[in-house]
Amino acid sequence: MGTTERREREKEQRRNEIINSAEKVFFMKGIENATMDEIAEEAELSKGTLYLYFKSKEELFHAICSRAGKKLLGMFEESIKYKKNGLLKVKSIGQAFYDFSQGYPEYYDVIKRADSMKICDCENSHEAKKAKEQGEETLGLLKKCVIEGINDRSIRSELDPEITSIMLYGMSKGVIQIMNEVMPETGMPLIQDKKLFIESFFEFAGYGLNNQK
Amino acid sequence: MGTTERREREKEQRRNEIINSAEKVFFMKGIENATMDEIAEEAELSKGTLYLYFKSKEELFHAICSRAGKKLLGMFEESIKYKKNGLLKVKSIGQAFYDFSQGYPEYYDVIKRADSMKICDCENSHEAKKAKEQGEETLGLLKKCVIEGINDRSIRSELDPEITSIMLYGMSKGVIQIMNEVMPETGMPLIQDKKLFIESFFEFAGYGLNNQK
DNA sequence: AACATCAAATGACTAACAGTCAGTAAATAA
DNA sequence: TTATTTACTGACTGTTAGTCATTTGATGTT
Repeated sequence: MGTTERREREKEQRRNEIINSAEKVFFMKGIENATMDEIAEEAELSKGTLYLYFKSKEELFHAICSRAGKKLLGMFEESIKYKKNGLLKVKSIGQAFYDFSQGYPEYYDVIKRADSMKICDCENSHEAKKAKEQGEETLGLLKKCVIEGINDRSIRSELDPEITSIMLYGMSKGVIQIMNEVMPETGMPLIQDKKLFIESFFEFAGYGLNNQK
Repeated sequence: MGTTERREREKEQRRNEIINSAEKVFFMKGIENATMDEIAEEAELSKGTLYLYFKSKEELFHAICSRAGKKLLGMFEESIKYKKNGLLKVKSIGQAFYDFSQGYPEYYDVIKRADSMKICDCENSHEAKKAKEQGEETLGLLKKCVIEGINDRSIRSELDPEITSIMLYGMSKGVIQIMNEVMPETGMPLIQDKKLFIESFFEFAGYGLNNQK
């Protein structure tokens, strides 16, 4: 009798519906200003039910982070397909990160915020741990490409793949973040031509990575 | 009769004492968990008085950001003294940023968090605007050094100083941030040897900046 | 069909906290 | 001494995260 299995499926579905509603409210009102009551209303459930599926508002936030991270990882994986060598793969990951920040600004924002949070709510939050691990996996993909690049001689062999991949990831995050900042008073973006800016960054990073000359 | 002037001075001092107390509580309990009641108690004032000096908890936070930014700018300015050319100055700013993150981790944390906040609470918060403007000034100093480096031929002349300085600042922030992250589960830092890591970064960035060879 | 069992959902309730404001105290001026 | 201005107070309000005793409804049993 597949009752239990069906129950399990339905539960998973409810969970996802709740995350959907949370996304709507979080992105509409901003993370701070969103309330659990609103999310409950959006999900057409009582607040109590929300807490049957998620331990806290923060856990719900981390579930969204996890989705965002999954999307990002997927875009990275997609981007490196059919690329001829490690260096090109590394560059295409950078490009994918930029595309992610522009194509899914809310998801990008969620990841940015999670990154700046104090170290490890992982203790008590299953979702936070999941999101962190996703970050590790993403970093692992980048590292794999750096290693590939060293092996196929497109990337300088003196570089340590571990250090280099973490450095590249950090640099990309920082560059994309500052690119999206706006100036006080005017509210104008710090960078007008984002494409030029990100290309300049790729070129700059190329000097550090590239093997030829 | 200098009563008004003295009053002004005393007011400024109270303000600073409140920020001192807020720092203590914020850093002790974490920014989210700190309460205005605790800060009031620490400052030996009533909560109502706090609100005579600061419009909100957030404004108090931004006042701390402003202090942190001031400290950072000071360290940047100090670090470039007696450096022989633009490239060395740029590098020493990077080093100062690293030193700041290690020497004043709470201030570093405050800046990191402020950076990840949604664009512009500047509208209504005087302190937020002040902190943002400080960021601009800091970036301006870096730009000045890049220009100096281009003029004294220590930095490649093809680089655009505006783009390059923003890029360097973003890269540094990102690299220092990821350097301080910890892994899920174990809680181990992602980077064991921070000095090696930051040196690798300087070397890497050097390839993009350096004029010779 | 009637009843028993169990999981899922509810919403009124509590606690905690940001922010307010009518009232008090203290300093200065008259 | 009295009047006026300024600084401060703390009880109060409104909001929101999180809880839990109770209800609803589905599934299985006789």
